[in-house]
Amino acid sequence: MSDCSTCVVRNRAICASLETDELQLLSNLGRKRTIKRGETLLWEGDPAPVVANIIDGVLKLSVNLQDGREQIVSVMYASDFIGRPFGKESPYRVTAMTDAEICVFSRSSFDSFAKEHPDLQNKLLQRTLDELDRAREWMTMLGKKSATERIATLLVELSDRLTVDGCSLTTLYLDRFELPMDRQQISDILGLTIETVSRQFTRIRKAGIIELPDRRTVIIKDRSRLKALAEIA
Amino acid sequence: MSDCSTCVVRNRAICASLETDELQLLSNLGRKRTIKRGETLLWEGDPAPVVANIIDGVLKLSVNLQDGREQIVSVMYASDFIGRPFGKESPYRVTAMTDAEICVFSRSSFDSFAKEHPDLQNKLLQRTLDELDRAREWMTMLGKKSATERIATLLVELSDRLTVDGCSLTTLYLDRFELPMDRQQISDILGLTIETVSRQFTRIRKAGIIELPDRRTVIIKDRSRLKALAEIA
DNA sequence: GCTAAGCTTTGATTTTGGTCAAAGAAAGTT
DNA sequence: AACTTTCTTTGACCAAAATCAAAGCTTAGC
Repeated sequence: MSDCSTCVVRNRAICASLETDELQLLSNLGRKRTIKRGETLLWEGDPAPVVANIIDGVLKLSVNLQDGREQIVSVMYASDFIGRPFGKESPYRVTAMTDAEICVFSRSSFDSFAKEHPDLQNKLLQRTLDELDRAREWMTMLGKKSATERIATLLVELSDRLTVDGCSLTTLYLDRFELPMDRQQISDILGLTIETVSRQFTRIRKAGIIELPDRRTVIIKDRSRLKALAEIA
Repeated sequence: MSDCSTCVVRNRAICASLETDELQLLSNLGRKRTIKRGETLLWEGDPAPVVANIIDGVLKLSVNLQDGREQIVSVMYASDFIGRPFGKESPYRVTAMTDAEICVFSRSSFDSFAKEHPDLQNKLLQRTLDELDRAREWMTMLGKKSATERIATLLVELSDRLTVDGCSLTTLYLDRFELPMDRQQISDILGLTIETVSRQFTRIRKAGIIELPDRRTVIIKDRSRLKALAEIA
């Protein structure tokens, strides 16, 4: 259905582990779909009927608490893999933060395909290990960093991971980019309140480290100082 | 070298995915060793020469900052798997919190064994996914919970995961157990200071929810209230 | 048993970030 | 364009946890 040969993330997604003919088989199982900003792909507690590759856009994984608050536990970008293969339901809600394009597989067909392709499974394992490293880095941020340090850390990460149309393979850092999330979502990522986020943005802006031409746009004026702010102590 | 047939974690560790004859092969690659409380098995940035199963005891994974502070990003118990198969160096320091017994494999020999045993790799993937879920639960704690909630959460987790001699397969909750870590380490797990940890212990004790006969022993007097405290809002 | 060293607890004070409230700015609607 | 709604910023005040400081307990060594 989908045509993997023209896929912009073909060489970065887990599909990169497959040979052309295997890719053809997987391709028959998947289908492209678009998903609008704010739309939820998977609900926590769902039997998690699908897994997916992100082709373009930004999605969040969140834990949603009784009282309506949420903690965002991961932000996923182009070429990232979404969902919980083998087993349980999804413990998180998966929601698009921007309009996005994804390549979806039913869990069952993906699982059986993966079982027969150890290379794919190996790739999946390595990705999961990388994701675990990222989660633990984030834990360190939440456990030890101040509000300013958290904002700076997020901006550095975004300028690294937000690629132009999901096309960049190089380690290009963007000095100007659109925030894929609003202030509330930033606070839910960083474990802060929206007011604190706003105040810290103002602080870093007044210090001449960034510019904020409008609510969604960030221009990094002094990357080294921003990176220094993001570091601990 | 090691004799897997008598191993107390044989049915819970990743080895559970192997048939008897395969286990024999793996067994030839591994060797048991003991490790003293405080001893470090792997340093961050190491080429990570080993992976291991925990047979008995408790180990921590930590990120250590320039100024000597540390964030503990995971606490590992009997039957857990330690190390980073396939690829990079260990991003964390791995240190024993109690005297421990582990079953060690050289990374290279484990990697090639795993490559030829998809079942083992599948088990490894599922464990890593579980570990990721745990890390994200911890993130939610660090991002959203108050000091009291964090302490209560840790105590509930410990009473669940600290099994007697690594032997219990049942979902037994311990009402009396030894803390495998000191107050400083608790604060490094929970993202608090040692003083705050101490004050919260006192608070929960005075509320009659726990008893602390000595610095290392915890007796849970009212589990349901402790669990309620651990829940968010 | 006495002393020293290292944890742990408690107290006083300060700081950071949260809460409450209101004003300002964009974006969407009629 | 005027109006509503939503998002963001700013200000005043408050609370939770951090910091600074000192006193109590354990444990270990002599």
